[in-house]
Amino acid sequence: MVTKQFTGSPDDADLRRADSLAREIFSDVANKWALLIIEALGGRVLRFSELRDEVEGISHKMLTQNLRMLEHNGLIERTVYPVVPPRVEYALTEPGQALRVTIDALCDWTHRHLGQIEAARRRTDAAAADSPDTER
Amino acid sequence: MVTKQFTGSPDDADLRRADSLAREIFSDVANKWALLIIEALGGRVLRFSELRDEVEGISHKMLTQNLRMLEHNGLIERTVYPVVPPRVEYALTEPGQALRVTIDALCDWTHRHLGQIEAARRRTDAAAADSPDTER
DNA sequence: CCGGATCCTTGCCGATACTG
DNA sequence: CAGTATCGGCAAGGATCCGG
Repeated sequence: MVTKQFTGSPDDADLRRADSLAREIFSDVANKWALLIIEALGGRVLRFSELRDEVEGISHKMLTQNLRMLEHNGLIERTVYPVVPPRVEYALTEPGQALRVTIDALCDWTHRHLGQIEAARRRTDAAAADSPDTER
Repeated sequence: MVTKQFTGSPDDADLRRADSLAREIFSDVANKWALLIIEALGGRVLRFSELRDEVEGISHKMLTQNLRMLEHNGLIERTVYPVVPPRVEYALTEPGQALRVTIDALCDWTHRHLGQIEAARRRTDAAAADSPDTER
């Protein structure tokens, strides 16, 4: 679990601090765009505009915003080439790579359970169409 | 990756449909509360109020909302006991359990990299305090 | 090409009150 | 105890313009 129990041990102040930090990081990382960006980067080095094409559906603003956040957490590295027009490249750092592995697992899970989930949806949708007293 | 390239093969309509579904599921699942709820459930069977206590910080509304969503996707099972006062229990289904494993990995990652991330933050924060021309 | 800043819309989410 | 419905504030996020 991310959240630990409060045991009342001597230096639990440290524990709670680390805990809230974990929560914060978790919240940063557990968001759609961040995950998609990391997955899009993979082991590659991509420019800003390339990333925008890769992620598909992300807006200019969300991309920069998340890139800043990821850089701030040390998950990606940003390299600026002082040329004109500007060239900026993004790549995963080591922690970023490690995170990507777990995100890959998440993607695998999604694909492996597509069928089951689709079926479950049809079931609950059908149930919703029956039960309501507003039948007919 | 969740998003596949458009290759122009025969029945790519199916592929794109499955793809958009994957995206949708990914968006459902890649949200803070859903992840925390699944992690809180673990292998256990919990009542609504127990879940609310476990998740810490979640509101009544967000909890029900996400529980409905997770049930709709077949990741959790909802059992209602027709007693008074009402007793409703939630548990992970098999797909839910599988997902939990990958979420565990995410939690592990968070804890293992707490230090590196904290360090990275201090570095970029320090850099932000230097560079601005608004120095002093 | 990159990205900051601004405006404006949308919907998220919390608080509250009410049913079974 | 569990769940729905409604309202309101506020922040997320899209579109656009400008500046390096």
